[in-house]
Amino acid sequence: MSSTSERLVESTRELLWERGYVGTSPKAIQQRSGAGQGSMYHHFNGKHDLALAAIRRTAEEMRAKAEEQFSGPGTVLERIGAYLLRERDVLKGCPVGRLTQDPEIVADAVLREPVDETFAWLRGRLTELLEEGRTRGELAPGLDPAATASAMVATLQGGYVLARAAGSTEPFHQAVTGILQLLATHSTK
Amino acid sequence: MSSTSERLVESTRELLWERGYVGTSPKAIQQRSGAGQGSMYHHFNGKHDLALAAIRRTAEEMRAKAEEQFSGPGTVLERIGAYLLRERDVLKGCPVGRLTQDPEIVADAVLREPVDETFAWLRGRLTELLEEGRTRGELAPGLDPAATASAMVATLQGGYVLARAAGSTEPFHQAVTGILQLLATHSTK
DNA sequence: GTCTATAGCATGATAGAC
DNA sequence: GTCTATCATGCTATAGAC
Repeated sequence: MSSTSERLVESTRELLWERGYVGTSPKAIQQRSGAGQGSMYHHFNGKHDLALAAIRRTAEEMRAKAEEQFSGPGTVLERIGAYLLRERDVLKGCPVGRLTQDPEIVADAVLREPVDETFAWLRGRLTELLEEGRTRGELAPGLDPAATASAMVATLQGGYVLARAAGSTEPFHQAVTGILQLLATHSTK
Repeated sequence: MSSTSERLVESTRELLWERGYVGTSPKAIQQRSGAGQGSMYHHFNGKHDLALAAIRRTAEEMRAKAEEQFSGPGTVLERIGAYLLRERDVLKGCPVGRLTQDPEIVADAVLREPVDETFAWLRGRLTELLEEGRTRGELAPGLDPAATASAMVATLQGGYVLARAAGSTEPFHQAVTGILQLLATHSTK
């Protein structure tokens, strides 16, 4: 199952992660995938079309990976901790969050849609988990689920920014540790 | 005081903010600044040189703006609140954090240095403030200053990401509210 | 499906006149 | 200091042969 079309999408996914939409050329995609010019334009209408397929797949994959931790075993706090502390390629950054810095993606409703949807889902899912924690008596009632959920997703995304600025994973881990410590304060266990 | 050199740097700052290093061409800089090709290459050695001047100025400006709130009046919590809630052009994102998504900036030690320095300073300065809060008895001793400081800077940076993904400032404000509420838990006042 | 050829324009920079 | 001319290369896509 390593069709040309498949290799084109995978190469585009890698390049979007590494260089963004503006920084990725059709030529680079062709070279990385081993597909020729004619081949690429046979399977896809162009850079935009290919990027859309790549972004949709990356977004879907990210949601699936997160749901693994969210629906795993343990208390709400343990599941959130498992998600935040999951192994990540920190210096590469988030393949979805990265796209929000691309002017041509943000300006294009079609390309932005899967990015928007992913973070909306992520914030919503974490809000649900925090509400579940409160209902179960694991978390203090004073906690604001929606605001806390957004702060956690933002901490992850910003942690990548700090790590890439420093050329080190250290600030990422500090940030994640920080938000988890603050959250732990609200644990009733 | 609107010399050609000055206008070139200012135009580069704007374009780096809007489109990043990879997405900014010398031609675009010339057009925005109103300077000709020869003029640009007379004042600067090229795109790299111009970008360095622009990034250094943006970084300096960002530190100065933050220090306004940090050294302002009020308790530590109030000053941190003033910083986090300061008016910002949320949908434009952070002009410094944005650069961490640029492959050619992260790969270039010279261009990355001012970005690195800015966030190192910001995290350090917030760590100091939180330590001061503990010393003064304004904040609970259980708080981890370094981790909390990193989480706060990350929340801001990630807040921009979420806002740009959503095309709305709402997630940014949720995230900032969330981290402030968590921090307020540790207030002893 | 894949190939090569070609197009029109942009990139990033240099050269040398004024 | 600023201008125009020029350069080799790259971008994104289309055309049409195989």
